[in-house]
Amino acid sequence: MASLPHTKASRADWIDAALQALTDQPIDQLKVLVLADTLGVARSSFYWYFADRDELLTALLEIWQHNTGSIVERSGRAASSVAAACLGVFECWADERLYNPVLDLAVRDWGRRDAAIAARVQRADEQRLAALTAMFSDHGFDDAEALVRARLLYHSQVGYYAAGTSESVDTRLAYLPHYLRAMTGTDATADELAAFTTFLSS
Amino acid sequence: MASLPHTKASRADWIDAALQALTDQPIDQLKVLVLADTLGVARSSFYWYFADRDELLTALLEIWQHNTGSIVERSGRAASSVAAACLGVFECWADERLYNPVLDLAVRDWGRRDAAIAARVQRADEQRLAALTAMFSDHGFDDAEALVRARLLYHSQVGYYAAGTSESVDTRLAYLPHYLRAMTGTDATADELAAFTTFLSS
DNA sequence: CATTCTCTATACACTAGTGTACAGAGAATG
DNA sequence: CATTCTCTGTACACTAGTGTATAGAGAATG
Repeated sequence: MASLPHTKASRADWIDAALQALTDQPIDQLKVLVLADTLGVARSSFYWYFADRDELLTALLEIWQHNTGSIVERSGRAASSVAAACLGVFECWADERLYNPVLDLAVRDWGRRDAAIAARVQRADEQRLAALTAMFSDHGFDDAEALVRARLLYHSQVGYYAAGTSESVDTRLAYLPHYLRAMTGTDATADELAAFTTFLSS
Repeated sequence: MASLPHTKASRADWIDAALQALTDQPIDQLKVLVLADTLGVARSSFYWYFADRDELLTALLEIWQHNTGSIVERSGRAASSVAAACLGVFECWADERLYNPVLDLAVRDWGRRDAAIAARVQRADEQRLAALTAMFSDHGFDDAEALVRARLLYHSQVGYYAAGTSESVDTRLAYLPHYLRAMTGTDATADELAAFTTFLSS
């Protein structure tokens, strides 16, 4: 950004503040006014970096695309078992750099009152579910079974965040084998679970 | 309501219009202005029935409570097997009078920008999950296993609607056995599935 | 037919938010 | 040190929405 010393808020600062605000504000309710307050800067400075409010929202939408990319990438990785494959995807839910659940929820929300956004969300959901379905298919599930298990994995994750469940990492780890058993019908090996734990602490 | 012939919009009409509008508008974005337009009535008539916008929202919140009631009631019913028990709960997802998914989503949304609502949503989620967990416990699952399966059932339903999936009844029926198998680890009997189909067409 | 009750319409004051105009302040540069 | 470039602050016009005041219209009732 190469901002001068007297710069109080850079473009990235505005975007960060927006991402932060999404926790309690829906995207299309983001007020330039409020962001300016939290940044301690006059509202008009916003218009130095962005033509208008829409340009900020577009920037957020681009960041949101990463969520889909991560899920698709992880679903496509080779894995020794279906449980290991699922654990690969679960890494997304455990690392904010791979998947930002607050942003995902916010964009989904936004889609409910903007048809253009709804179309993008739907396409993302389809891509994610297709990738997850392929993952289960690769591990020997027939078409309907693979689709249902992909949905169960994906929708339960969406619902988990939508319900605002917040638990410690330890608690989540304790439930993990049970989730895997229900989703895959098999049990993960100790080695597979250990590999996941290692990822978490990296 | 005993409305006179020259009444254009009753209190119930305003509430119905609001419920209808929730499909594309978030609850706290409901505009009296817009509702008046769809009802073909001046905005000020609203204030004959409601003290203010909040009173309408409160009315919606009361209707929303039924959703929790239905889930808790259906989870508590005696059932010959865990699959049958799940099917009893699934009746909620199949009958709008038992469970209104649009309203549920809308209230959940609302909770994301209003702490008081968030608390009510969280309590509802806890009640629903507790009832579902008890259901699985009653059918022999140990504590952790019952909780995880209850979550899987409930969260995947929330996620299913949040993702805006819309399918024909036939398609949903075709996937049903697969969902039951994953959620319960067992298969439903033909009789159990037949009973569910009968409920659908009633 | 005058009155009353229920409901609707017009008009206004008020608020929160957007975007724009324009004047500057601070560092960098000739 | 004058100028230029980057960024900020103040002031304004505009819009969409709420809630209120008040006048009435239509049926029901004495």
